Amino acid sequence: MARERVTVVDIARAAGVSKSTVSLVLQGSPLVNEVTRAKVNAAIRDLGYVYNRGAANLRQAKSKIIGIVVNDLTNSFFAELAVGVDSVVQSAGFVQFLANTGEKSERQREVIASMREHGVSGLIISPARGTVAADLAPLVESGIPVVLVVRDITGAGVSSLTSDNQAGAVAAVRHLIERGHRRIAFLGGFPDTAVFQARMCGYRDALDEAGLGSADELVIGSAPSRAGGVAAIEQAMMLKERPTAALCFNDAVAFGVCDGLRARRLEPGADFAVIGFDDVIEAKTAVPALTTVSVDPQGMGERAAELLLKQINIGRPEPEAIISPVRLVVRQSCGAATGRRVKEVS
Amino acid sequence: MARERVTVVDIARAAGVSKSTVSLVLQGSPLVNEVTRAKVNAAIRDLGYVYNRGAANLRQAKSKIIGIVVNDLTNSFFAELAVGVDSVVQSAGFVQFLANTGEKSERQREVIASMREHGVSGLIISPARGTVAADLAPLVESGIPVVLVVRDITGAGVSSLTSDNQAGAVAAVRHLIERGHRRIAFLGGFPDTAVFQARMCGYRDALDEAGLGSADELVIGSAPSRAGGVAAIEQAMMLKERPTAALCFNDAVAFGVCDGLRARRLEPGADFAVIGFDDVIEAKTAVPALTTVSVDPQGMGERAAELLLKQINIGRPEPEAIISPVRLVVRQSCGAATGRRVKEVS
DNA sequence: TGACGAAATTGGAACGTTCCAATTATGAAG
DNA sequence: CTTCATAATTGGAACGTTCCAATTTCGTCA
Repeated sequence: MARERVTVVDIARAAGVSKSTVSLVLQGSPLVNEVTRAKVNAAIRDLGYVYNRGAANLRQAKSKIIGIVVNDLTNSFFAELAVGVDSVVQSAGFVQFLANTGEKSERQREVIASMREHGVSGLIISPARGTVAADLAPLVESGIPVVLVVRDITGAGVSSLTSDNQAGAVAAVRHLIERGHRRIAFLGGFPDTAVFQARMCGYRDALDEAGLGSADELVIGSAPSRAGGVAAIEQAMMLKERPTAALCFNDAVAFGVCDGLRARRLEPGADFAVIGFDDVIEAKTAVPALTTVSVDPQGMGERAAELLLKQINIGRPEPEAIISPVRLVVRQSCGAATGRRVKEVS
Repeated sequence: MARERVTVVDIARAAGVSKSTVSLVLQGSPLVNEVTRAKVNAAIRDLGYVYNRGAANLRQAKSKIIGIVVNDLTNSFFAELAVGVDSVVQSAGFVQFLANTGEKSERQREVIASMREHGVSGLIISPARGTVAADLAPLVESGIPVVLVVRDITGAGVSSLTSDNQAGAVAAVRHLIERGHRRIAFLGGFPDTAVFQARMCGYRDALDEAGLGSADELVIGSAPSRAGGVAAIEQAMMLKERPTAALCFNDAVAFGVCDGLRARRLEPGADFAVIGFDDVIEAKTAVPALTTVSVDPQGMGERAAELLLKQINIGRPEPEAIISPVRLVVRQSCGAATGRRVKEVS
């Protein structure tokens, strides 16, 4: 069944033209006569020709492949980010190489190398934990457009697209304070990441602004996962003076916090206010619906892809650092009455 | 900064050998002398050479790329499936092209075509809803190894890897019956899919086996999502004779059912038994932990990848249809006491 | 020293496309 | 019927690798 590959010269022979003409038809050139074009297209259909993009790339040295590497695909935030990227990249006629590093920088090195070997014309990277500028140096020196997303890396010298973590946290904590909370915890996340630091800064700022000092014991790190959220809230509830509300590192942690609360017969929203971060798809449909700082992962993927495509098209632009605005979406889990409110933040 | 591409002949010149020798080094041939190899490797490092896999593919006509197309990447079941595939494919020295169809068969057609143009040497497909054998015909005729995963398509003539949906449903419903439930619903999923039919058959079989006829009103379809679960349980609770337990189409539906139950002040596990299907990562950590039929998405991805690699290596094997066993993981949401039990099913 | 087999190296053709410069066909104007 | 411009078409080189067959180098043994 595996018959010989059919190539442009087969088509050319079948259509009674030269391979150059076939090539012209393939790339939709206006130079070719309508009737010739029709003949060629017929031959293409009849022989079941499939275009060999590899050969074309070899000649043109530009590939229509973009790579995206994420640090944790099982986290739905990143899955959504990837589909956002995919949607714009596809409609620009590119195709997406996706790799998952699982937070391992060794794997990250491998997949980036592999993508370069395949001649990707641009790369969107959500770096694994602990990635430093030097890791990316060979890549950026090669002149391939790169955009960092979610996590920025100082000194990398490439474009980045992050969300306004600090402003988001400020808005969330202000909202909790307005609702009368005085003892507010910050739960979950790895403290050695820039995203954690930014969100925690916002948390501290809002507290300071209201004249509520922040107690260190109320900042409790953990894995940024559902299980981590359960652990963090348990630790928080062991405190002598318990908090009555929490801003969580992300939605996964927030769900875990809700779980942990229920395990202690406390109802999130009614007995304890919880706010998440990210606004993943399930946030809206959970019970109680999660109040959260929306960063719109899919939209972020789209914007990152647009940024990358822009860089691919014009030659070698200034790297830009875009900070994407963020908004607080008030739902039930923070004890809000009923009506849904949305606050634009930055 | 975007300097000239460095090629094997540059390396050859720098190392004082021929391009053929460089090529030999590149593919780790034992034919080349140790000291020559060292010289070449040094030159490769010095010049910052990056291998051009496209050019190599052109010559060898086999590509080290495998494609995976899934119907809904935002569903964590498929995200996990993809990371399972990725892990084995990577360690076999392949790289993964991932595309998301969002259940749209038009998009599916496009991405499959694009993958063929890039010369993938095999394809793992979780087909979009409504895909029929004819859609896949040109692909399978071309002789590219294909394995269908999750959803089989009758008459496609390619290998498939599905889970034993029917046996899983039987085990789940038997368990509910053992625990004294008599009115058991089947909630969620699109009735026009084979997976739905298989799971519902199992549900009916177990009911019949116990002499409990199944009432049609207790089978309630919906979107296979969290929101769909909320809708389905609402409908179920409108019935004159309410069910006391439900087998859900998948875990997402099950979570939605739990949400809907709580919205009516019923505690899943205590007041109503719910069992899911798939065993996604969050099932274990949810509160209450979800009793579910585990299909191990990541493991399934791994097995699919192994199956595909096997087909790529040997030339043209018989298509096999593998039905992957499934097991009931008893946690809290079905009202089980405390101890965790696992039942092997098939 | 010469011969010989093994080990190492090499030049050139090939893979399927695109691009360039060159050629041929077409038609309008003189 | 020439001449020219324009529209279509074309052959061949090039892209960066691998593979084959051929060649060179080397060590060993007679």
